[in-house]
Amino acid sequence: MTTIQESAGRGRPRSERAEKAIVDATLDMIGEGVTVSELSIEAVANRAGVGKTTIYRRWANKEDLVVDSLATLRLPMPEPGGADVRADLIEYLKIMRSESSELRNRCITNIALNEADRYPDLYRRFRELVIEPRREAFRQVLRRGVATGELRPDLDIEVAMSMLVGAMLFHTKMSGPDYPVPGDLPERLVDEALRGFRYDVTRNVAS
Amino acid sequence: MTTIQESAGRGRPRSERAEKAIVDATLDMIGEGVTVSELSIEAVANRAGVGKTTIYRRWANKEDLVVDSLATLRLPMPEPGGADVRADLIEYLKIMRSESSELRNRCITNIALNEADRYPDLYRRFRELVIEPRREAFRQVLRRGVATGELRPDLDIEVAMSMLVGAMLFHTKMSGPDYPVPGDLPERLVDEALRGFRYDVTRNVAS
DNA sequence: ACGATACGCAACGGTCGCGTTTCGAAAACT
DNA sequence: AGTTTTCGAAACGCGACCGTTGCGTATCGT
Repeated sequence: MTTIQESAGRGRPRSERAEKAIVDATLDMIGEGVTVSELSIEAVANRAGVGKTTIYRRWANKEDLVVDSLATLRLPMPEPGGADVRADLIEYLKIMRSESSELRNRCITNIALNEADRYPDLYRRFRELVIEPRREAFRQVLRRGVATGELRPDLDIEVAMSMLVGAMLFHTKMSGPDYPVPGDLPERLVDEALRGFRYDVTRNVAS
Repeated sequence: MTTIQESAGRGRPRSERAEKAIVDATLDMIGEGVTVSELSIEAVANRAGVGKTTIYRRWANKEDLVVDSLATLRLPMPEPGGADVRADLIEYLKIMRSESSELRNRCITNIALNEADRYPDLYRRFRELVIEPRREAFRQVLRRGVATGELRPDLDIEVAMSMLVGAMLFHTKMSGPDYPVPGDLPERLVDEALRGFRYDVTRNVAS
């Protein structure tokens, strides 16, 4: 937490309503695609219906405000259902897809993809707080698949993860009216990945 | 070409040196991660060692300048070597990787990933001019593989492409001092994709 | 030579956001 | 009641960039 400490419990307490409004406004704007460098305290204050003073009293600078706001996004990845690897992978990819459509969760990809170069500190904190736990959850699904014998024992976990996650991000980022994301993309991705591209007459047709 | 027409060949001709310097400065800044909305004509002029007038004389607005500058990036994808599908795919992925490291070619991914929401017109023109030809070249490699029998006849071309391209973009975007891109990533990606994740005792070990 | 156009440069008035300060009112404490 | 702190609002001086204009110079065609 990078919030500036309040001095004591003496006077009027800080408004939680105002604080929430500020964080909400920040996240909304980031979700809409506003860059961190473009994000102005003035705009956040207006959108939150709050005086600039109220923001500067709590956060020393814009970066701290953004970090604290993003930290509220740390929703845990749900434990996968566990029927089989295929179902687990599809479940996670579907979560990713839903996140790309919900304004609030677009923040994650917007920050992760756009701000790495310009705000390395912010990016590092964000990565450890939000990105890495998700990657780890995804890795765990794949490792479990190897353990159960569903996946090849020599499977390259990192490469496999980047293929599925990367493809999903690729589609959601490139999507638009001309190129919508197919509804069954998670299933198709997982099936193609599990099966492999190569034509191999010795292999049975996938069920 | 959205450049403003020069009136006639009467007076002093426009300096090609200045024009090149302007475009170069624009592309350099975009490659360095400057957003289109952040890109200021003033900064471009300073960097190019040129008066603002010289820019405004040629382009009506920032967006036109950016479009024309990006249009100079339309380097053709080389014809793939053609030894086999694996070699062709690896070749294209290596091109993508090299583009992520060369400043000038970072423009492509920076624009493609960051500006879609805010500059739909620019994005559409850029996509048709630069992105789509590359996607099509990639698709062709996969289609050829299906035709030669190397790839499954029912392979989902779009999904397959997004897996390879998406994974490559994912790695290059996420890369940094902490998470470098493995040198043999193209090979590993292609091999995992061709082979499939699933453990299948009836299949021979991949060569 | 002469007119026309482009050059780099500097300055214009205007807008926006910065971070700070001041203000009167509101809401907690002793 | 009196003190302390926060509240939203408004204004401050500052700097960046906007798009335009005028300046003296340079470089072309006629």
